Amino acid sequence: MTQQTRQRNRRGEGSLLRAELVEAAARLVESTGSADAVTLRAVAREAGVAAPSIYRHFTDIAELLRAVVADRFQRLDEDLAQAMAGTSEAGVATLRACCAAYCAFGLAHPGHYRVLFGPVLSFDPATGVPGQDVFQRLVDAVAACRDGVTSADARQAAANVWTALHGIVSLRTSRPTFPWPPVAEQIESALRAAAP
Amino acid sequence: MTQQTRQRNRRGEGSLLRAELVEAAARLVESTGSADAVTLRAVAREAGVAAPSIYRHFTDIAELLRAVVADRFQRLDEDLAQAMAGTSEAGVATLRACCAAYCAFGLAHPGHYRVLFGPVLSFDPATGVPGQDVFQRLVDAVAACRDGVTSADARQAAANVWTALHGIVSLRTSRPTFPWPPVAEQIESALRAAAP
DNA sequence: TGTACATCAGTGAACGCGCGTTCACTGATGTAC
DNA sequence: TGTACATCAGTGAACGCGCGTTCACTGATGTAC
Repeated sequence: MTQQTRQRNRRGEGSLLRAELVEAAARLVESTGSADAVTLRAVAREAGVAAPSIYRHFTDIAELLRAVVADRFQRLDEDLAQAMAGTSEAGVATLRACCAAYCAFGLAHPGHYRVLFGPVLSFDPATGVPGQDVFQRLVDAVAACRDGVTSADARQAAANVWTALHGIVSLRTSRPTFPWPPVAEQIESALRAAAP
Repeated sequence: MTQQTRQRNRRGEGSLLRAELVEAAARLVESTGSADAVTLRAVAREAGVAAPSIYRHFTDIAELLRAVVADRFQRLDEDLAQAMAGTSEAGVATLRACCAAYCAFGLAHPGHYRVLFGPVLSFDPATGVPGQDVFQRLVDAVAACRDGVTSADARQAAANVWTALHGIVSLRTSRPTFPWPPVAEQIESALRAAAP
């Protein structure tokens, strides 16, 4: 599909195809916005490879999708970390930057976002719930706003902020023709929701 | 599947099967939480009917799904209308009741909610965007809170409330094991988001 | 009142398609001797 | 240094399955005469 003159990887470099498969699956997830629509054969076509080749690297399509999800969660986490590090003083500005980066990621990659925060794919409990690092960033950002806030309070407030941000991203991407207020304005609204 | 001794409808009552098909499809939507997973043959099985029978009433599965969506939007609208009518004085209590009914619907029927407010199924533009009645209820409830509020302001505030409510419902149903605050508390948070 | 017939509601068999999965294989390449 | 061989990366053909869709059909029932 993409290229039919694919060069076989050299001996010992077989795992290169693994990364290509993850990227091919990620492209399909982004374009369809659904994990169900990503079939094993579609990934093989997208990667320019025969379908059985996938079994060399993943036991089934679910494992491949888990790899996609883990990768994109990590990218989101990196985006948040970078945005927060970019603010001069720790405080409301940090929280605001974190929220803006969260929305920017979701609005730029609606297909990935939908799969990351839609119904949880079956995952390995040993590695924890996917996305908990991202939530922890929010907790940290909330805690940075007020000294002496208890951990429980910060988690509670972060849950409310997360809820509000998720509403912004998912409803906007589901109803793109609706006359939404500017994103920045809705983020302020989300921050208001957090401060009790 | 459900019953194999199905009685054929009498002459002139063929449209009864239409309603049965809509309900069968609605059950599948609720249990799978996805429109893609609802296949024509699965609906036929669920309704206890041969697959080609569906063509007597719908040109394809998309038309059947549109009927399901329209029906559930109407039920949600009725729930909201009833909740709002149940409040004594029009005001914040009406808005609060509207929000509570919205969340109650979404949390009680997560599969339907996901399909109603996920990516828009192709629809007939002549009948308008599905769900606009529901949004209008929110606008009315917001307007009832303050006399003299302009229509544009009410729509803007209602958009923010809708966003917040959607965040509550969709994130809770996607992450049911997360330690969420009580729903009532998150609804107050959503109302705070609206009041500028 | 009886009867022939049109209509209606729904069916069973069949089709071609894309899917996941298996199997034995191919052929390049690194390695042991 | 040469060469036989094991390993590795990936393939092509084939399978059974569920799917959407079509077709000619069945048989009950209302209706015209």
